Amino acid sequence: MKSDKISEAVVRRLPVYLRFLNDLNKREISTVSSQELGQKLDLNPAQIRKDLAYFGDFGRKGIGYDVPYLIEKIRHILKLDQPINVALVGAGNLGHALSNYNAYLKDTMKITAVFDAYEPKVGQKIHSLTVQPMSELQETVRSQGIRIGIITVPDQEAQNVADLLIEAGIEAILNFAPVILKTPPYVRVHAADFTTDLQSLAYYLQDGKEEEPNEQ
Amino acid sequence: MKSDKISEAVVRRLPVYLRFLNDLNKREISTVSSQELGQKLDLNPAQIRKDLAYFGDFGRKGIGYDVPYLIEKIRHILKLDQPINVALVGAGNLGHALSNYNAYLKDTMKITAVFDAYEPKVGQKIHSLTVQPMSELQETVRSQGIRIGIITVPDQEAQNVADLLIEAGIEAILNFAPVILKTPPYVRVHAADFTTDLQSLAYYLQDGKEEEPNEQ
DNA sequence: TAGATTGTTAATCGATTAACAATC
DNA sequence: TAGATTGTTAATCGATTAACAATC
Repeated sequence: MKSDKISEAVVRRLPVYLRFLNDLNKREISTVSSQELGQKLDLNPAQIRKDLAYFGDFGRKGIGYDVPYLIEKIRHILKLDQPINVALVGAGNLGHALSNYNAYLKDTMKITAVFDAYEPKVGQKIHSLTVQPMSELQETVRSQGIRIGIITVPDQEAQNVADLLIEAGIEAILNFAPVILKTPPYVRVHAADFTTDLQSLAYYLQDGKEEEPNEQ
Repeated sequence: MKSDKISEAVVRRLPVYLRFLNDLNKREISTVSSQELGQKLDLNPAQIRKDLAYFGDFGRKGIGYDVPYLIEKIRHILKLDQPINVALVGAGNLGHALSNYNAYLKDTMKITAVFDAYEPKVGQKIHSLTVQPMSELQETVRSQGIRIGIITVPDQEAQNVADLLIEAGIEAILNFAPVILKTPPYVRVHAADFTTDLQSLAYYLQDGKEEEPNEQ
């Protein structure tokens, strides 16, 4: 068990490993090698071994990795072995979509509160949750021990919401609004901006196809 | 205008530059330096200059970059100066949310068709679009010259949908399903999997807070 | 024992940053 | 001319991959 600084790239691969391992586990496959993992996940086996070795000696030479054991270890590293409450701010279409995944995020991470600034939205039900007004954010975040905030509000409001969340004591933010949030260094922000994704995809389109969509 | 291979990291930053430049433009600010850009976007000015210089000499020494000119250039690089039609497969909550952004993606990129495998969904309206059955995918993609596909179906169906899109001639995929798609090398895939985002965020939470949410 | 596969070191590759001459 | 800022080269930093001894 060593402990250099772990790079973000490594941390971002761990959930991908976990997802696939859970899959194997469901299929009752109990051992997997870095080679197999690499094949399925499109990664270099050496990279996978190295990633895992940052956190401990999880494998067995000549054998591979024990699936349930590795799942347990990665869940621990990612802190998914403890309950983590999440607040969702913005009960629009995207917010609705995300709260759907609550079941899917079975683990121990869970959206436990939804907020919206728009009066008529307040009081509405989203699955088992009731949309709360922004005025209750501070207190709810504290009383529920919420540690992560998801921002799905319009861009102009995103920074304000971020400020509120941070003031309430949130530690990390997943931001779906297409803006760069200014936050103190102790708050981790991940951008989940699909317009950026889509626009960078366009770069990779073949050239030359200068329009010939026959309107049929 | 040089032309090495452009790294993915560079391409992913271009839309971020573009977004901010559009902002400046709206505010009628006509010139910007790499220093200002770097400050606002949390990037190193040298990196910004280098990124842009890959594609040409867009700036002026001692002055900076002309905002409208740089916008035009980046739009061209990203191919956003030509119409790009997009198909959305999966008219669930997430699909709905994304099609909302159609207006926002004002540029020339546009979702022009929505498909769903679930009978009762077919025929429903999403804004100005009508949900079509999967059986029409092939023909619609061809007749509308659709080049990008967005996948918002359940994980088990994602690979099938990808195969269908590719067979229909799509060139790039934005995949919201939490699976690694197997695709031929000429099809570009970007993963937009928010569960992965969220789980990697958990890693950065402070340790030690072993639960004290006072249920109030 | 022979075959397989890890953990890890060293080599490679690539991306970021610093520094500065060119020039507006 | 003096000040500002680019484009670019060189230096640094970091991440990926190859190779292999250790060992199941």
